[in-house]
Amino acid sequence: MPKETFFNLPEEKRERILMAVVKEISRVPIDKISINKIIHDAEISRGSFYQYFIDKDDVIKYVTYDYIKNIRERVVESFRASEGDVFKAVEIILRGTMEYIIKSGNINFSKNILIQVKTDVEKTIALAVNSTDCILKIFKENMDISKLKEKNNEAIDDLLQMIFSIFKETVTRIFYDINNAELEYERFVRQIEIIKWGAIKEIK
Amino acid sequence: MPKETFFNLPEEKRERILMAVVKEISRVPIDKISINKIIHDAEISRGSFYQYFIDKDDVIKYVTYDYIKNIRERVVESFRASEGDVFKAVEIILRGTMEYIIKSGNINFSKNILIQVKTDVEKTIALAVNSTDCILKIFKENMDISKLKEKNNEAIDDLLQMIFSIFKETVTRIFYDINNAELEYERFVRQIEIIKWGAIKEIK
DNA sequence: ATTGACATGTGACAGGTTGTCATATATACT
DNA sequence: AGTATATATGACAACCTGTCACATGTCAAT
Repeated sequence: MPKETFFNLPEEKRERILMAVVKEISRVPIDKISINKIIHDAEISRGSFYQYFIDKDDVIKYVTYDYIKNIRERVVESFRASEGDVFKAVEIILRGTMEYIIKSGNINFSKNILIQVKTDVEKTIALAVNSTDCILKIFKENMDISKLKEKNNEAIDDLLQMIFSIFKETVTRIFYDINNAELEYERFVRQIEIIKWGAIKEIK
Repeated sequence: MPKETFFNLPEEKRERILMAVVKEISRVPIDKISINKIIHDAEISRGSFYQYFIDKDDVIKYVTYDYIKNIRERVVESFRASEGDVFKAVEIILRGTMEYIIKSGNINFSKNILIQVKTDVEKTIALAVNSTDCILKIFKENMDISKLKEKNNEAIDDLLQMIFSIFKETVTRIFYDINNAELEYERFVRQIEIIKWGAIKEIK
C-alpha cells in the first residue's frame, strides 16, 4: 500500500503519477518497469516517489489491486443481472470482459497486469484469491442450485472453481491473440455445455 | 537457444553451469535472477557466460524448455500406460506429477519454472503451446472415444483443453501450498467426475 | 508577524545490475 | 613452428534501485 503522503497529495498530482505508472506498465512487462521512466513522466523527483511508495513492488501491487477490484465489481454486477443461472452468467461475464478489454484500448496494460497476477503466486495471490473468494461467495449466495445434481457446499465449490479455471484460460488465450477472441468465446460456451450435461453418454 | 560454444564445452563444465543456473532459479523468482550469482557459483567469467548464452532470457528459456520437455515425456508415457481412458489417465498423471515435484526435493525450482511458463505469454508460450499441442495430439490419437457424446475433432479438443485448464489450476494450487496436495488431488478427481457426467440433472 | 513543528520535495550517491569488447590464452591444423 | 580458430577474461559503459542529508513548503500557536 502507498504511504499516507500519497493519499494526501492533491488529486491532480496523484492522477498524474498514476497515469505515468499505467503508461509504464503498458510499455513493458512488469519485470522491466523503470522507476526512472515513471518519475520523469510524472515530473516528480526520485525522492518524492519513495515518499509515496515503499518500493517498486508497492506501486505495481497497488495498481494491480485497483484493476482487479474494478473487474470484480463488474463481474459481481453482471452476475446480479443474470437471475442466478451461473452458466448463463459466466458467458455474459466473459463477453463483458472481452468488451471491457477491447474498449479500454490499452490491451498491453491489461495483459501485463494479468501476467502480474498470474506470476505473483506468493505476494499478490492473497488479493487475487480474496477477489476470487469474494466472487465465489456472491455466486454461491445468489445462484440457482435447483437443477444441480449435487447441491452440497463442496460440490458447488468444485463446480465454480472449475468454471473459473476455464474462464481464466480463455481470457489468457484472448490476450495471446485478440483476433481469436470470438472463436475463444464460442469454445468457452461449448465447454460450459460439456460441464452442464457431461461428456459421456449415459448407459441406457 | 544457447550458442554453439556452450554445447562444445566439456560436459563437466556444462553441468557445472547448469547446476548454478538451477540453484539460482531455485533461490529467487525469475525476475530477480542474478547473472553475477550464477557466474560466481559456476566459477566462470562474465565474458564466458555471454559466449555461451545470448542473454539472461536465453539461459532461462533453455532451462525452462528442458524442464517442460521432461514433464511432457513423463505425461506421454503415463498416458500410453492408461489404455485410452483420458479421465483415468489425467488422474494418474496428476498423481505422478505430484510425486515428481515432491520427490525432486526442489520445490522452489519447479515453482519458479511454472511461474515463468505462465508468465511468459509471448516468449516461451510458443514452446509451452507446442508442448501442449504435442500432448494433445498423442491424447487424441490414442484415446478411447467410444463413450463420448460428441466424437468430432472440435469437441474432443474442447474437452481436452478444458481438462488441461483444470489440471494446471490444480498444479498451481498444489505449489501454492504443498500441504494441500492431497485435498487438491481429491478435488481434481471430483471435477473430472462432473465433466464426465455433467452438473445438471436430466429432466425426466 | 515570528516561531517552530511537521509535511513534502530534492538530487547526489552507494551499491547493485546487464551486456560489450579489446585483449589474452588455449587448441587444432597445416 | 606458425597460423587460424575457438575460448577465456575482467574492465567498462550504461543503466538500474533505494537512501539520505538537506531544502523548501505549510500551518497553528504565540
